[in-house]
Amino acid sequence: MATDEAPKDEAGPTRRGPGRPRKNEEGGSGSDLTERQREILRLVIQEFVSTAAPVSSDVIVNKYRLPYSPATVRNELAALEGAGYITHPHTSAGRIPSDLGYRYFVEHLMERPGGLTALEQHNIQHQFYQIQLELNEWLRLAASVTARTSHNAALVSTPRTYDSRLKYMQLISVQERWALLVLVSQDGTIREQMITLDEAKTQDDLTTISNRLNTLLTNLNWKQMETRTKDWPEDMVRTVALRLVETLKMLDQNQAAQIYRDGLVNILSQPEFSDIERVRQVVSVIESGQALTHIIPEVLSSDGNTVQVIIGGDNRFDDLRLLSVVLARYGIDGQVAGVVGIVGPTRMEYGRSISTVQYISNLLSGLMTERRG
Amino acid sequence: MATDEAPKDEAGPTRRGPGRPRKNEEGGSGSDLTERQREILRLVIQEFVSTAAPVSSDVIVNKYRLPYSPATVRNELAALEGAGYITHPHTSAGRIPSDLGYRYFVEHLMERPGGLTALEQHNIQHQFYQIQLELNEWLRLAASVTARTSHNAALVSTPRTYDSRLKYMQLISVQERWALLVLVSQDGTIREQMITLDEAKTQDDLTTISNRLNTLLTNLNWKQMETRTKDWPEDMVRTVALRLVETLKMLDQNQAAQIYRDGLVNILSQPEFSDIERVRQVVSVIESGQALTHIIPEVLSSDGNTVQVIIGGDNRFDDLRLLSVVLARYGIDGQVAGVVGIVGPTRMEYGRSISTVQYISNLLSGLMTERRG
DNA sequence: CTTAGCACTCAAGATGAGAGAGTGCTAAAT
DNA sequence: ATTTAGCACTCTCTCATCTTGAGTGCTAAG
Repeated sequence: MATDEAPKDEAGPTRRGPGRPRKNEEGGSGSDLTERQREILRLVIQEFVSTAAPVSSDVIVNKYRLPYSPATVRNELAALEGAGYITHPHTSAGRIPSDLGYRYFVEHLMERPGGLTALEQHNIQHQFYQIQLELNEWLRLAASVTARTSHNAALVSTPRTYDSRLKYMQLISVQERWALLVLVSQDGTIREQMITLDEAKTQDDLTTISNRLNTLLTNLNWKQMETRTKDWPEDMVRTVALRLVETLKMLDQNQAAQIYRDGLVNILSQPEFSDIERVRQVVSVIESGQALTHIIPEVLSSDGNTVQVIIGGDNRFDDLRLLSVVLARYGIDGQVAGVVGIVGPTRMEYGRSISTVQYISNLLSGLMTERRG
Repeated sequence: MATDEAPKDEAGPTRRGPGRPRKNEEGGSGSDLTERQREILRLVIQEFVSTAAPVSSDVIVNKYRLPYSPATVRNELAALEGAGYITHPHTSAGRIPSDLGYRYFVEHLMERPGGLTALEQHNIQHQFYQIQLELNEWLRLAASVTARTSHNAALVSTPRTYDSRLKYMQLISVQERWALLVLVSQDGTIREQMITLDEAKTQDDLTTISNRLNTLLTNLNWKQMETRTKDWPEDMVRTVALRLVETLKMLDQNQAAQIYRDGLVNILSQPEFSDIERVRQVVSVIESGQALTHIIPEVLSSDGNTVQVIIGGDNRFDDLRLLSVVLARYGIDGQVAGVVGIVGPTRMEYGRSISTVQYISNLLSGLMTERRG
């Protein structure tokens, strides 16, 4: 699905809002822009995204062979600036898009988001079917592929589940008083826990306990398990059951979620990060980012499958002022959900980023569905 | 063990080589330096490490109240430069240590490596006993603690084993034709593998197979398993056994080894990385480092428990020219082994780095021994 | 062997001129 | 009423020049 090579000749064709008036300027974020202004804004962004240099009226006119003179374009640029969509580093510089401008672009101006070519899609799929059917390997690969495809940094979170149920558990004797609890949930997630025992147990003892628990608790989620075990006697069986409850709960709440990251280097080679101070900030956001751990649960609990785009932190995340984040959910509705994301400078190819996270998240969802059957 | 507060007043007391002649200069790496030269070299390094600025003769004399005049020191500096231990960014600058100088320092001049204070040790231990008894959590924590303690980037590799033996395995039905193979080795490592089945099997079928394999193969390593299963009939049982062999082999060869990293930000705040080009290089070395994956197996297969210090790549790793790596092995002799490392600029507090990796690796080794009993 | 004295070198910062890019405005053209 | 040519104006960037100060290296005296 989704071919490439968006037609660049026609104006901004897709998602154009309905009847738009001809008011010329002011109005803040009111989005009433002339058709021509929209076109020019699109070009400014397109040009700036690819060159990283402020865009002048001349460049727009000449490079894109517009039927207006630079002067006309200048007037329009002034209008766009008045409306807050672009800015001016200084008097004699060209224009650069503001966060608001990018937002408008993403919401109204983006041509059909530049999808991945068939070849790219094929190569990516190939890689996924290359490796063993292991969730974590998939996620790691997803991060790496996303980074490479988008030329930005990528992140993939391990999924949370919504209703984990016990499929199988086993206690394994490690030492006289320590046992390893291995838990497999219905969706194939494995968790291990070390348990200290009050009294020494042999492997046979442990197997007996495991068997009993498997018979009693299979296919229950943590809540059911909790009520079921409430009035069990205070013995080893119950202790283990409580650990099971605990662990399933953790899975459902996305505790212990890991984040796979990759491609940090990609965004450091962007020209906006020629300033060390920024680099440091970016690295720290990505390495140990508070912001990201706030955003991910938000995306997970949002509804709809739309890709979310957070531009320059959207005034909510100070650490992200210089960055944009494009996120998609993957998983199986109502059962498991994780996040695939791209982090890069606000000057980013939003179209491509969006199609990339879309493609990868769909791929992951597909793989997971397939695997669970 | 290992207290702190190395006495800084006395000259370089520890590890002093035996009778050393009074030859004054030349001789390349021949290590015959005057006592005074050694002292001065030590001061140059100490000063440079803490200030990051080229060290002048004046500073040395005044700051450390040496009983010589700056001119004398200048002569000695010239000698040290001739011998290759220090250099000159340009004529009118002070001296900076060369990689050779650092090497000499680490090998002969370092005062008792500045150990961690009792408080630090206590805090670190506390953190480890805080968390669940999970190997991977320990390793992640080790990376984070090492980074924070050393103020550099840290890495911790998941351990390879030398003689993994099967403790317990179980097949779990996921779909009609897919099963999850969970393998627990004697040291408590867990691996999961998805297996596709030629024909549909119920969970009961799978359990029967598992039980048989457990009886037949428990406590075998992969080689034994291979010979044992050689002439089994070509059935499902054998297929699974082969996967077991494969997996144990992987464990022994440190395939699928992960590396936990942390603290990248720390080294970016060092003044030597005010140049973007360097930052990029460093980030790419640490994020996807070829060099590191070469070094780690080397350290693992080296003998002795000494901490290894690689300074500026030691002419073997080009990518590491600007960096030094301090590595220690952890694990249990002849059974499991992983690596704890610190990566930072060549201008690094080697003493502290060495004690840190030593301490952390001992701690990990202890935890592992304890856990396995 | 040590050290005072001094010339010499070089980086780093300040200053200023010149060029070029690009705007914003005004007034004419359509 | 919109478009556009023309032009003054602003600001950054680059380059060259100058100055300053740090720190050396050498020489000759202690």
